Amino acid sequence: MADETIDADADVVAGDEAPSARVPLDRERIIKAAIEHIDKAGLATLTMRRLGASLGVEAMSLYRYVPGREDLLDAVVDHIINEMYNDDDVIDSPQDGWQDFLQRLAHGVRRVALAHPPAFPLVASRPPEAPWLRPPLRNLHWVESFLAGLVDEGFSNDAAVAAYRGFTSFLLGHLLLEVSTHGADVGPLDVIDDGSKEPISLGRYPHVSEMKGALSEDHAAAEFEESLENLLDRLALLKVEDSR
Amino acid sequence: MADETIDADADVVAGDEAPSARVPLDRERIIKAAIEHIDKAGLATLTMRRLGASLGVEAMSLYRYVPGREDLLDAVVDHIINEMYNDDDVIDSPQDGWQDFLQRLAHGVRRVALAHPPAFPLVASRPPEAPWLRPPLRNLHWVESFLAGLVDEGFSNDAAVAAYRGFTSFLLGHLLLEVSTHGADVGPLDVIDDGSKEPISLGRYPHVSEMKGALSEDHAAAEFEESLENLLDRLALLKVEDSR
DNA sequence: ACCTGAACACCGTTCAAGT
DNA sequence: ACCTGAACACCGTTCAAGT
Repeated sequence: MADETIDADADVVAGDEAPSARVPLDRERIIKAAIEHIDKAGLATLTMRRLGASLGVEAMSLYRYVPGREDLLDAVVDHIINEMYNDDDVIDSPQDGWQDFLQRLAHGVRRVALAHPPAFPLVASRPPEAPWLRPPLRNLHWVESFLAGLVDEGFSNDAAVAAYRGFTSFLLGHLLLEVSTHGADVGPLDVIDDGSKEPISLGRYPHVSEMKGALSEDHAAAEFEESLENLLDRLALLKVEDSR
Repeated sequence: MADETIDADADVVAGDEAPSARVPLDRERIIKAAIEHIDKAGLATLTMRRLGASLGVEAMSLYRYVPGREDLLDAVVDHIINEMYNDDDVIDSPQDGWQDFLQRLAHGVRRVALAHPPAFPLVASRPPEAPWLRPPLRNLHWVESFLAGLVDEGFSNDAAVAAYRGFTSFLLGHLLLEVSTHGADVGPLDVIDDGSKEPISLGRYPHVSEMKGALSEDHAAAEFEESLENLLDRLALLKVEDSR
């Protein structure tokens, strides 16, 4: 019954992969390969031809599974956001109050962003398909969870909507800046830094020059916590104000 | 003495432009044409060849004035931010306190963003050249003004730096979302909406469905004001805390 | 001094054809 | 059923050549 008999065709090449019929390729594998490429080499170098090559296939084959490059990028965004489904710290509805619920969601999005610094700007800036899909929470499942969770916890509809707006713009601002500091975008090409871009002269900018050190320090994590706390305080106000 | 004598060469074409030697092209004109194109037709359709054509010239001519497409986009970002120099409501140093100063600066950036919805994502997401040039305030002049202004008004260096961080991430989150709602990016191509993208079914998302109306309302201006007020309050705290 | 023609090494995408 | 070769209409960029 074992179908794993020794290959009859005696190709002696060591490490020879499957006989010749490769695993047939599928949408998921393509999207994953695209994300991997973006994270490693940047969006600018992601071409259909290179992506095909990385999967052992000609570019044309990809079109069986993906309508085109732009749609592939949309799929990438979707896939990245959906990684939160596998994050056990992110929950679907409040268990210890709405503040804990939103804390978990915010940190979940942050973890996803930090897992893919060069890909996150895509999540942040592809034009949203609808006004209720604000970046970076571009997924109906999570928007529904968000609104349902808050309403469950006593927010009026209007307060929940206002909270959603505040929450997304907080996340977008913080995470895009954090990720771009971590060297996102990887620029036009894998540029080897030959030092040709001489460090900008700060002569005429004494304050920048003096605070250069402080400005270069990375306090992203602490700032995120602090701003998130502040946001939650604001949302708490919003909740009681609206039900007044 | 009048050099404006009637053309000797009797080209009779009505509205004939200059004899044949056009205004010789320059960097500024190229950058302006690029911004115009992006605002009208989106970044995706901006090619060196089309840009050349819009200036009555072959693509190759552009390379006399601009090192390449990527550098052109950097120049576009710079030019857009510099439009604030011509905004009389934006001032270089505080006159009625730091809060008024920052209010003016924030509104100045917002006006620039709203003047170029499809170009603003560029300002927001091109990778910064240095940690002290955080989007969307990507210009040493304004960063220097910001820091100098706050220090002048009694902020410690550290408080000024923290304020700068908060200010930029506030602007980035709000403006990117506001602008993307205004239909930024214009997508891959001037897509004629043939309605082929059927409106996403909201069946499984009852809360989204119910709040769809509220979620589609545009309160960007009011939210901006409110969040800005809140930010300024936070910065005021930061100021006294740090000097304690 | 300023612009261009021709060329190079790429792109995304289509489609008839191969296995 | 799945993949590819060849082709089309583009790209960005270089460089020798034109005026």
